Amino acid sequence: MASYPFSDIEPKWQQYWIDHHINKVEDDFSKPKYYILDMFPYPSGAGLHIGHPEGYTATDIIARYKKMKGFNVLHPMGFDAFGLPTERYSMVTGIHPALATENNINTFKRQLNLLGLGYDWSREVNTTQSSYYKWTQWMFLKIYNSWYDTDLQKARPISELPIPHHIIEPKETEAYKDEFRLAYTANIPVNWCEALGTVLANEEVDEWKDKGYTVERRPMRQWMIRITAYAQRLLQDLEIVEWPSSTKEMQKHWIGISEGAEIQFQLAEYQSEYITVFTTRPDTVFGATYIVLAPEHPLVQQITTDTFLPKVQLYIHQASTKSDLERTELSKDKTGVCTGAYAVNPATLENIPIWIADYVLAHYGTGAIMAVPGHDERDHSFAKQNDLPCIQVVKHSKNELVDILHAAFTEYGIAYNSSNDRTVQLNGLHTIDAKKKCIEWLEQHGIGKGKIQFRLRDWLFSRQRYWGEPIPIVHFPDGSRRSLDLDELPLTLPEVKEYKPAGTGESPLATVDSWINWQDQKTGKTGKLETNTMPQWAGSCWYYLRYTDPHNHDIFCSKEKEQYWMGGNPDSGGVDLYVGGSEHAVLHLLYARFWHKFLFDYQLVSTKEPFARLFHQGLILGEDGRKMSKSLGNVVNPDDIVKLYGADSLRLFEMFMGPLEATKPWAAKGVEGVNRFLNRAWRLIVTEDGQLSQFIKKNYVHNPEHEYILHTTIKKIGEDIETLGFNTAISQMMIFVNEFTALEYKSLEAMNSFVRLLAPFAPHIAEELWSILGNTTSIFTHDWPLYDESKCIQSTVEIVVQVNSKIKARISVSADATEEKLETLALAEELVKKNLEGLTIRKKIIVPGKLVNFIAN
RNA sequence: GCCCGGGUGGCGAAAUGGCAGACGCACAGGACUUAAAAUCCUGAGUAUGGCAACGUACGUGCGGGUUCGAGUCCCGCCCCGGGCACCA
Repeated sequence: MASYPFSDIEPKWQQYWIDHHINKVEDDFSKPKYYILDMFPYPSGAGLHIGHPEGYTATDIIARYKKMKGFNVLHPMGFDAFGLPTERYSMVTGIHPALATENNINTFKRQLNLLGLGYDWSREVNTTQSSYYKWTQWMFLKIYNSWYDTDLQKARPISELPIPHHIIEPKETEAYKDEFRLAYTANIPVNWCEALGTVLANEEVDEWKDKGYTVERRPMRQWMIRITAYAQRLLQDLEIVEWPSSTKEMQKHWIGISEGAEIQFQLAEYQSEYITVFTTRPDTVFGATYIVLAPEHPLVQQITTDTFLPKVQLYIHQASTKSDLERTELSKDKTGVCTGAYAVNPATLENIPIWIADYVLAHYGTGAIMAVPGHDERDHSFAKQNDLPCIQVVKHSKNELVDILHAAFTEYGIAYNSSNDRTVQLNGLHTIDAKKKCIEWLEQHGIGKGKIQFRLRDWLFSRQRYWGEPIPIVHFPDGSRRSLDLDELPLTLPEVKEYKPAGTGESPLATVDSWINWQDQKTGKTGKLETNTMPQWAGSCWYYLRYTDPHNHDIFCSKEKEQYWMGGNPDSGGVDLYVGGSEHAVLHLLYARFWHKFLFDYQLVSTKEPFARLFHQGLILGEDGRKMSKSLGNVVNPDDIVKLYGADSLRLFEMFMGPLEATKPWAAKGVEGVNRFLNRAWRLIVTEDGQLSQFIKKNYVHNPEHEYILHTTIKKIGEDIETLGFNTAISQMMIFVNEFTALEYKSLEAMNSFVRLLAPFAPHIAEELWSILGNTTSIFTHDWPLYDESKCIQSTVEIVVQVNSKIKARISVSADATEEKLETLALAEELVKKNLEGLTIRKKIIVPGKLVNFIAN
């Protein structure tokens, strides 16, 4: 028996959908909306892999289902096309990245269409098109031209920044503003390779090191975005989104709030200078026996005494050549050197030595710590290695013995050894109260303050690359600069012949004189354009907004369309469902949330959060249970599967493999299984010669048992789609087909219902069956079938009879049987009688519709 | 080390505290066929008793607990996957 003709059906209906604009999305504000979104792909040269259709099919099913339920559904697709792989390809081949990107996108679109995914391509977004990145640039400049008002907890125009009265000079005013801008430049260590004359991305570092190149961390001027200003809100608003708890946890940890205090330690030699440290345990200040600065700390050079200078300088150099990983890998052996300088412990008033060590991170807190070896594990091991004093200042709260010379005691307890008549008395206080009292004392004496510290760092926003959005800022010889206005955007990339970096640490753009030399129309001055470009993250921070109004020339999207599609409610709105891999759990999702909140501050979007509900599809492994990779030879190509079994089978199998969120191995035989199911569904309706089966009768009445199957199938599939339980939905369809295949006659109505249930999953075969059943318009223009709740209840049910909780019999009774009736019937069973012989029934548990349990002894 | 997931037949997996293993793959037997493929029907957790109908014991990583009843809830442990990792 031949398979159903999928290779004829699939292209036919794909063409029909185009011709009849079935996937066209209208901005019909009268209908309820549903916005469902896939994380848009990076169009790599390799084309679609088997993992892509997993998430895309899931969203396609929901989109088609919601449409049949009467929603106006937005389910768009586009391409995140700026990025390093394309640029590297261009370096090797000389093919322009724009051309390579176009080719790759065409391949992707061809493959996506092959799968029957119902995207409205008229809304396609491509981050590399100037009509798109015009707005990425505009938004960046809006960030640049803003400051964060901590009182109002929102971004405001930089022009509204209060300038202190003593600042009068325009230059000083600008410098002051620059300190507050949400996008700013700073000298930040980057991965610099001298031999290559370029900055490397983190993922490139190992590759070049393996080839024998030296990569060092060197500070260079970089663009930063002050995402840390939003830390509190990014943390708080996780409460209002329906996301996987693991993803929320990861974001919480990434933002990393910790409460403590900043404390100033005066230098023993220079009374006017002090070192500020951050600590979460201000209550242990009496135990601070030395200070440690990060090697990069700005005071190091100044305070180091002549005797110690050579050693210190050597250490700083060594630390700079270590990667972050190398620094942490050596965590067991903490290295560090003494500076020869001393600071005054503000509580004990004793002089304590100042060291530098790379176990203290320059970028966290103040880059300096007070070391309390008695009550911090890291300080303890460092003190041990360097023979630094260790004293106990916290006792166990239940007076258990604590040996701080053996190991640090990090738990909360009672302050001890922590009073000084000339400073502060903490003795006897519980850690929580001691912290409070210590902070009060610090604040009263102006030597410190309570502080909430976040782990989150500002966002390194510049890249020294060609294939990214240019940063539209002009630098003038007098040191001033100007951001371009909307009417000067987009600032497009110039044509270049070479994609190699300039060799100076600047991007290839620096070599294009005609581009960087800017004759400024608005000021009449000449200047140079910024040569840094934006990171790939930039374009993906707001693409979901562009889909709502993709061709708008005047604004990135109109207010009306944004409000309609995003829902308009600040606390609950956003994309209704966002589906993508968990590899983006932190960075992309955090950057996009930040970007969205910034736009929210200017009322450019109506919701606090961009994505109301989030779901991560799982990874598909190779048949051998390992990650698919070319080198392992276990890669499955979707095109091959479509050729062999059709797109509907591929879609169905990817959904049937297991729960959407699970990591699961590919199984070639499994595709055959679902293909068999589709053939059975086909034969349920169609004869050998392609005609409607004569066993399908209009108005044919099924017995209650089959009515029950039909209606529970409708019910279950609807519920399963809502919860993304596609594997069990497909099981239910299989049960339906198995049961109805066994029947001689089938009602036309039942078949019409079933085919509509199948349609979101396997749209091509469903359209064909729908038309064979005599329908003349696309199945997707029809409503989702309704079920009759009364028919989802079985008239007779099987009841389990237990004696002492062990199953002894099964009885078939009418569903509404009373407890008395159940008991009588249960007791009548032979095996039940036998097992109860000689025993007294102590207790009866009767659960109608489920079981009868006799407890006897 | 810390924070999340997860552990159920030969395999992918199902199961509001109430019949463990639905559905599918693979397998075995049968029908159709000259034959094979395809298709259709039947069977099957493991062990065990019985010619058989059927029965018995055990069974959801391991050990305990709650409950008439636990894959599901609680406590402790082991293993696998993911994330973070000197964040003071």
